[in-house]
Amino acid sequence: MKIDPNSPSDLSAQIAKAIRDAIMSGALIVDERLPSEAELSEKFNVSRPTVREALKRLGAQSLIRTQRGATGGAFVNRLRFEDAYGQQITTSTLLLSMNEVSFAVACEARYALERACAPLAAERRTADHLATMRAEAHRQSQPGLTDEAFCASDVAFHRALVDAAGNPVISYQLAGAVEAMQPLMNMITFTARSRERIVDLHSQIADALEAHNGQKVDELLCALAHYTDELARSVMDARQAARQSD
Amino acid sequence: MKIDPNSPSDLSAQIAKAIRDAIMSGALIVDERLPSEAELSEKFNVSRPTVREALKRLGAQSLIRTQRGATGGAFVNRLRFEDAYGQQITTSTLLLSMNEVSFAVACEARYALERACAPLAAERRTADHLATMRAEAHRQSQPGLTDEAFCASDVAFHRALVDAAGNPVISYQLAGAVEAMQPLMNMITFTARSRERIVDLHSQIADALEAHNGQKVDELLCALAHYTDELARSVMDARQAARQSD
DNA sequence: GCACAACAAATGTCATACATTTAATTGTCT
DNA sequence: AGACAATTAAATGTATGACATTTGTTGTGC
Repeated sequence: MKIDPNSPSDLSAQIAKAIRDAIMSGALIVDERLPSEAELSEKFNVSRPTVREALKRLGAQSLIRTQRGATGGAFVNRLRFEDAYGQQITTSTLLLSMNEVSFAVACEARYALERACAPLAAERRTADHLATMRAEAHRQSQPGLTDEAFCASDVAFHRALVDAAGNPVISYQLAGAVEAMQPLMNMITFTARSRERIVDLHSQIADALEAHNGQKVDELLCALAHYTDELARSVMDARQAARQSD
Repeated sequence: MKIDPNSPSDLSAQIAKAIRDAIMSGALIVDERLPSEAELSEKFNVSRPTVREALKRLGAQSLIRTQRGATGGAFVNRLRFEDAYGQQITTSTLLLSMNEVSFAVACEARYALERACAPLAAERRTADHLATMRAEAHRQSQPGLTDEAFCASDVAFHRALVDAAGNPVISYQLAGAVEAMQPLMNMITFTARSRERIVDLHSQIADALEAHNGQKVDELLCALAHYTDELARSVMDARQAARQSD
């Protein structure tokens, strides 16, 4: 855990890297306390603000947590799946909005990944998952629902489907796909879509899951993907037409 | 972009959140320059070190970059897929090592996601992807190869398969699965595995991709998953036996 | 033995100063 | 006028020292 004293700039980044490497290599274990800021500043030969900047970097990645008070300090944080969800969603959202990802590419990725859950979800879905999905589908059929609420319910529905696969690693990996891309897709297609059609597909998906029919779930997800893609195309075409008539 | 002046603690976290929200809402656009640290400290009524801690947090998430000098400052960073890979891999690695994820769960997730690429990869694979995969398969058959080098080549092979799907969003999402889980699996199974068998499966996968046979690729990935799972089981059993004979 | 006050150790915050980097400006020479 | 060097200004990077706040511990009086 050393830093290069010659390179003048970015000391806090170097210190952060040194500690991060120590955590990832297992030299620092979960819940272990790091030396105090004063001790670290002495150890690395830098000032306390510099050490603090490094610690904040690590905190932003949820690698450490800090506690004030007598027995306080910085502790190696047990990274939980729930903690990682948020970062995953933030990152996915920004990647999509900043990299001119076409709707078709995002849609393809999102449904390809969700389809990977279909067989597992069909096998393992519990009554709870089914109840959640049916409740959301029912909510989506209420006439007074705002578009925002519909979107939120849509996300909750797909989240339940992913969770039904009963694999936390998959749930984590798909957090970005579901919670970042689904709102994006709702935002683009909400003017053209038929809620009725979507609710119908959702209900059928719940039926297929209840029947442990993974093949059918896969087909229905494909249909949903195809419908979404179709909607986006029609919206784009309409925009194109409007632009040309200006 | 305001912070709560009453809550005394965690000012830098609040400031980071305020700026992060501004970026995600689009109030700050890519490459836009934030106010200088001095201006921010005045705006938020905090000291410059506090502002700096907030900026380092954002920097750790690649949301901003900083430049020194006359026209320097903090700029909203265009988050690139390559930047996100690293974070994804770090997070996935730590999640697995800190959460007692069973081998079976990790293996299931990893292959479920990779199988999602199979049909797309079979459709779109280029000569380049095939060449990479064949080169890696050939390297894996060399007798003198260390286990580390075999593992790295294994990762490169699967990476090429994922990239062959031609969808950057999928490539990003699977970075964690391939580059964090594959080494983990190699580490556990390397004592028991038959390299020959793995190389054979890899070659067959390349063949199937060349023939645009997505179904076959899927089957081969299943076989690979099954073999990996089997290996892990036998290793675990051996350890169990060794423990009991102590 | 218990309540309560004092203490100590740690992080959180502030103020100020200086170092360094970098681009723009100015100035000078040809 | 134009090219090149020196100066300047603005920004981040770093250091120092102080104080505020939180929180567990310690000790004292009853």
